[in-house]
Amino acid sequence: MSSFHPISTTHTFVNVALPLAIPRPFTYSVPEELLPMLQFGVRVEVEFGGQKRYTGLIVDIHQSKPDDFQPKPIIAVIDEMPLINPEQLRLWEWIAEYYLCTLGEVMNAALPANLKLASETILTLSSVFDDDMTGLNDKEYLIAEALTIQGEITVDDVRNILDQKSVYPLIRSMLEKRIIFLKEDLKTKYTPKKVACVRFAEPYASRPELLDEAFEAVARASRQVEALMAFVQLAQKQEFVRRQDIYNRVSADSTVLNAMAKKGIFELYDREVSRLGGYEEDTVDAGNLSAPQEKAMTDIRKLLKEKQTVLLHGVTGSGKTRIYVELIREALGRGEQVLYLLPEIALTTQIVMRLQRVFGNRIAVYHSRLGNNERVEMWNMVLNDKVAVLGARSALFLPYANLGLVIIDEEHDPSFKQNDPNPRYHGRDTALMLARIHGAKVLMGTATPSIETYFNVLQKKYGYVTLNERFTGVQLPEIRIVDAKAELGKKQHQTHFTATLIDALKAAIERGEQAILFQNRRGYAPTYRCPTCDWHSECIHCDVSMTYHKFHNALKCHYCGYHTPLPAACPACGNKQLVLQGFGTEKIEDEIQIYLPEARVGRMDLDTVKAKTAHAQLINDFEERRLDILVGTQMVTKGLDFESVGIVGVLSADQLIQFPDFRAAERAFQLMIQVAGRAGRKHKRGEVLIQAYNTTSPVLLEVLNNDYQSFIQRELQERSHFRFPPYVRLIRITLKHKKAPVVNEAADKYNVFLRGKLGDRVNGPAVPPIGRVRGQYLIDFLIRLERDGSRMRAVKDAILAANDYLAGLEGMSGVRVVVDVDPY
DNA sequence: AGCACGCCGACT
DNA sequence: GTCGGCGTGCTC
Repeated sequence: MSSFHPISTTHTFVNVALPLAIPRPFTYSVPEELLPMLQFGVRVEVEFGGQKRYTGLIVDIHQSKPDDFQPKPIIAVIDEMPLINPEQLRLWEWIAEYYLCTLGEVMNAALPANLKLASETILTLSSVFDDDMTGLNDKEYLIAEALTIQGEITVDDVRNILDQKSVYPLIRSMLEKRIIFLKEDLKTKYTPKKVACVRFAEPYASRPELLDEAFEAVARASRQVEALMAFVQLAQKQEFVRRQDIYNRVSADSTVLNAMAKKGIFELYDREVSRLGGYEEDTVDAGNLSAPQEKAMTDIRKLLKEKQTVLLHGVTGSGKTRIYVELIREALGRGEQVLYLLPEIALTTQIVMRLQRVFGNRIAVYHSRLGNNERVEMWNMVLNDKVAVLGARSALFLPYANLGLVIIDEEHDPSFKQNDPNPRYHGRDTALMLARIHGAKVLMGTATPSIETYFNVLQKKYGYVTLNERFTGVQLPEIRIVDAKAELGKKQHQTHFTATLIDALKAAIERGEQAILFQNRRGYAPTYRCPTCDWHSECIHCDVSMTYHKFHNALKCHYCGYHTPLPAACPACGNKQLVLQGFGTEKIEDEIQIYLPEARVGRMDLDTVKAKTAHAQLINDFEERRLDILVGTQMVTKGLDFESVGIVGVLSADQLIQFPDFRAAERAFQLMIQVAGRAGRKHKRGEVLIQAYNTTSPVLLEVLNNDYQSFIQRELQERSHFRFPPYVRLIRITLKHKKAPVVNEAADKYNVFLRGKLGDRVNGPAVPPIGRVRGQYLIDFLIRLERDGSRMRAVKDAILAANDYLAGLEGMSGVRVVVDVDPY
């Protein structure tokens, strides 16, 4: 008796892409009964490596039987319709090739979790189906029943319960019917948006005839009378009254309403509203284009006829969004799909609502907070419909059928680059390739174009359109450089605020304006050191000093998350007088309270927005004026439109400019211009104060004059001189190992091999500024190559060969090699 | 990426 | 004597 049942495989084979870091698709054979269901782009269930099962995608169907191995049969075909189209596969392949990673890694990033089930995926029951099991078929019932008893089961459990080999098609259908969920879905939470509102307190609320009494009660306070009148008027035409509405109408502020609340007339409360507009704001979008916008539109239309890509260089507040709206409208009118790409963090803000108010359900938002089912819903929507998608990087992977326009907003933003897991792709550059594949047009927008993009403008590769005026006609903010050395010089340890900044903040708050303070470092103080022996607290896993976090009263490593309590005395010499050095957002938040004890201060950095929805909450609080001052890291520079920010303070420009990286000046310029753009948007010219010790840095001067041209010319010269992008392309290769001697030896061998192939294109080996992270010792190489890409293939092949060579050396296979193309 | 196989140290 | 560390190689 044979140990296996015969399987009736055909002469047809399929290449299946699996979401794993294997170099290429694997070939499977096709059983007779599955033959009719085969087509490009559908998912199949396959066995991989003995016990594991994965869903893979059919990327090729052919008749050539492999001769060096026996293909396994595919177990099931999951989809009736293709999940991806050939354009997507082309994009994936381009990413894998350009960024030197595997197709599986791209696929892994590209497919929503619900579309790549694996054996160990955990399923849970939807609460809706807790008790009502009618309407389920036999198999669904069995699974639902098991889930009621056990709470959660894996895909493998399902296989056992049903005692059948193939379960993915069934699971897919149950996910679609929302009978079950993947476990991760439950993590997604949602906090509703809150609006600060006011209503009548009892008895006035239920007895309108007492209104006269209310007026009498406030008769001697004219502001209160005005506020009451405004309230009555507003209450007639809208369901609820925002405090801000009253502040806007009459010269009342929170003190007035608070006083009235104390008198028992009003009650202050926070109302939850839908994020998709529960109330109508001024419909700015509906208005006509301003003359400069009209001109820009004409230019853009004309240039897009000649070129694939146009850069819209517009100062903050010039109404770039208004132009995007117009272009999206036109594209949708032509029946084309639109992708509007934004950095992730900017997506949680006003822009989403603004576009949704214009386009309703014709625009869909795709971002990291979406639940798994919502992702699949969007996937299908894009697959079948003509919609505009507003999304972050990952929205590049949706199955566009008919993409006509790609908008890349905040084009310069470094967070478009994915740095850690493969694929290490750049969202902007990948978007350009996506557009090219689809023959779509691209509009990039920013107030501070990246050097690369502007260089392409100079090379006439991109069209170029500018918008130099603010839409509202309000002037750009007045920028002042504050000499911190002159003001703080000696007393550095007491404060990080110059008197100039404090005075300006005080004045602004007295005028009823808000303020933003920018300090690009989180935590309380970045170093904790002993003044006697110079010991300072270092992370045990990384070569960095640990940052003091007052909130947790602990020292934390920002690279690996390791934390320890604060030592009471110096571990080296016993000194008990340890000092904190430097300052982060936490300290600024603390210190500002000393100068402005009345001010309501909020802080926005990685520590305060970790709780997923906290970011939106903070923005909301600031918007609704429950906060006077917002202290934050670069998060506060991204895509926020606040109406009454009178002043923006940059606490330490030096830190930005002196960063050890060839892009430091570019980053510093962008950050300062961006944060300055938050000041004074609606009615009044804002003010920006930049504190710096070194006030003579050319970048500061260029920021002061908002002089992009000088900045770019000077920067291009430097880049050209030192052979940095945009004049060359860079590939960074990092070797990692937890033993320093091993990585040293590996680097030595790698260096010899690579130089043998590439000669002086190779820079390094060099220990990076932070030589050890998460217990891994690091060594960097930097490869320079021609911008035109002519040598790209040869260089990449050499790198791949070097990786293989290293992996083959005895004792070196444990050395990880990370290749980052266009590292940012 | 996982995972099994295999060869070396520290323990019931 | 075994348990388990991780270095090595393979998965259609």
